[in-house]
Amino acid sequence: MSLNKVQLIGNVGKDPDVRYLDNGVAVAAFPLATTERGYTLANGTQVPERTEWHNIVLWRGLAETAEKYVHKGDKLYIEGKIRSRSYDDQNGIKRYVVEIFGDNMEMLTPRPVAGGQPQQAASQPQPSAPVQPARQADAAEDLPF
Amino acid sequence: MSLNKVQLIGNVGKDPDVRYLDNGVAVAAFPLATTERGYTLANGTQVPERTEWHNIVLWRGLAETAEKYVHKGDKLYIEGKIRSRSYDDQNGIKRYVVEIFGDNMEMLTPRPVAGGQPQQAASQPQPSAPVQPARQADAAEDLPF
Amino acid sequence: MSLNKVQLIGNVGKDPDVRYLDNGVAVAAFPLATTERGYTLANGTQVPERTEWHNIVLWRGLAETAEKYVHKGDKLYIEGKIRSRSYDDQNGIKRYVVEIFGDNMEMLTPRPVAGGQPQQAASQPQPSAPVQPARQADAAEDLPF
Amino acid sequence: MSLNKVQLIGNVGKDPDVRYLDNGVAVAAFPLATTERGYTLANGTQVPERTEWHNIVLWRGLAETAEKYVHKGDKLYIEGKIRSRSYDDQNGIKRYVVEIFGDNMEMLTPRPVAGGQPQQAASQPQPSAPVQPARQADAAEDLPF
DNA sequence: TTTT
DNA sequence: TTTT
Repeated sequence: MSLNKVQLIGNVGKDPDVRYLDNGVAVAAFPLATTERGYTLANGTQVPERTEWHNIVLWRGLAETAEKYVHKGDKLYIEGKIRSRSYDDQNGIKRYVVEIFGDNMEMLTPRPVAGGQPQQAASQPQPSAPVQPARQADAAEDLPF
Repeated sequence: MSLNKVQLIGNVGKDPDVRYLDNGVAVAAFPLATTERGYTLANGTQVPERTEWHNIVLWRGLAETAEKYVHKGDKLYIEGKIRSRSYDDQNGIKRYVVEIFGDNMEMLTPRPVAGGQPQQAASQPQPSAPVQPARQADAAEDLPF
Repeated sequence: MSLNKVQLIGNVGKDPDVRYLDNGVAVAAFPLATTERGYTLANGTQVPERTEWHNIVLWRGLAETAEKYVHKGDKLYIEGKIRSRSYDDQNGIKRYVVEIFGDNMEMLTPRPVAGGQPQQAASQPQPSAPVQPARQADAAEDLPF
Repeated sequence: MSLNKVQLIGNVGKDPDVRYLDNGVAVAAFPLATTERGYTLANGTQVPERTEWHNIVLWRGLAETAEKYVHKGDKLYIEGKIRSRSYDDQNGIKRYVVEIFGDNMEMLTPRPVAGGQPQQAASQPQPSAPVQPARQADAAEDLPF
């Protein structure tokens, strides 16, 4: 009965910070910037360009993919959900942070072809483990209708 | 490097047609209507309301949930992807159809409480198998940052 | 080159707080709850249900529609963007807040028919001003292809 | 009470076909390809890569932007709605086509800097008319809360 | 008919 | 802290 979905296309502000939990689960965090173009109102007021920074958090396979292939400056598509959490900062003050827990990622920065001359339509990394979580085998079946 | 995503909120046109493949996989199909409000153009032209019918196809657990809980007239949120396919009709003419393969569904029609008086925030069916595909256990972990 | 999009289906936590700027522009604010079902991990760990509260902000016509038709408990679809801002609280401490600036809203709570008996496909309020921002007149034209 | 939304990231199959209606309104049409990676099922079955072709239709300012800046091979983000229509083909047979009427577009192919040496983070065209439809002036205002 |  |  509920939907909490975020979709971002933006630029990575820093190389991902990737950590491994005791159980071996990878978690990656990095900032992603989305920028709205500035524009001029009917009354002549200039509304300047505005950048929003999003705290991206990825888990497991996506975190490992980010560790290998995502770098500062890259353009990414991230799909996920909004998650708030609080923590006590070093002064013992309760802080709130809003994060985007990503469950789908597409890398939009073309990569140069390894060993070849760079070209416009460069090949992307093809991780052996799929970037996306488990899919349904729907393409493998004929429809019974 | 690609995204193919559809999100619909609309009304179910017919009870789902659910079939089981030889390997036991369930597939459900039903039409879903989305309606745009009509409006009036600046020049006075009336643009009438318009209904679009979408061919929804669900697989596996979602198909089984639809078989149990989805009925004609229900309001649904469906998220999925666009899929085209062709088939030969009974006259041997090649036909094309566009379908929405759903991978997330939320039921938006309130259900009356079984055995109680209906109330505004009515309970939804709570299938023992989750409506959504596998999730990451991200809620179970503390962040290492 | 950027996308900042949020889509929520959830329940309104309080009646909207609607204010009018000096220039007559309406602004509405209210909390919206989205709830994830709890689930059980493969290792038996129970991940409890979890509710996320979103600070919704609407402007102009949408704010006026909210003032008239949105109430605590209602189910809404909200589409918009993530917006962070900081302010100084009453103790002079800088606080950060993340808001969802909505630019599309659909009301998902069926309304009883005025003066009639409630029915499944109940009518929604039909504000004279459209709920959505300006649309293109694309439905009024025949395609030249 | 309805939502009909499509979001695509894909590659343009042909230069846009742009026409002008008698009233001066521009309409652009072009195919966009989205490709799903192939994968291997648990039982060893290979599900091959699969490409879906979408018929994109843009109106007015977006059509004019496409005419100027969109070319075969470009990667685009397109947001819009699904629209079906029928027409009689040259043999008088009724044909159905499903189109995506786009209302938001982001160009994801980096452009070489005019007059400079190409670089990874190349500048995008900056049309004088904004790519997006009218926006609310929400960034220009302080919140009254 | 695109792209990786 | 990114990018155009």
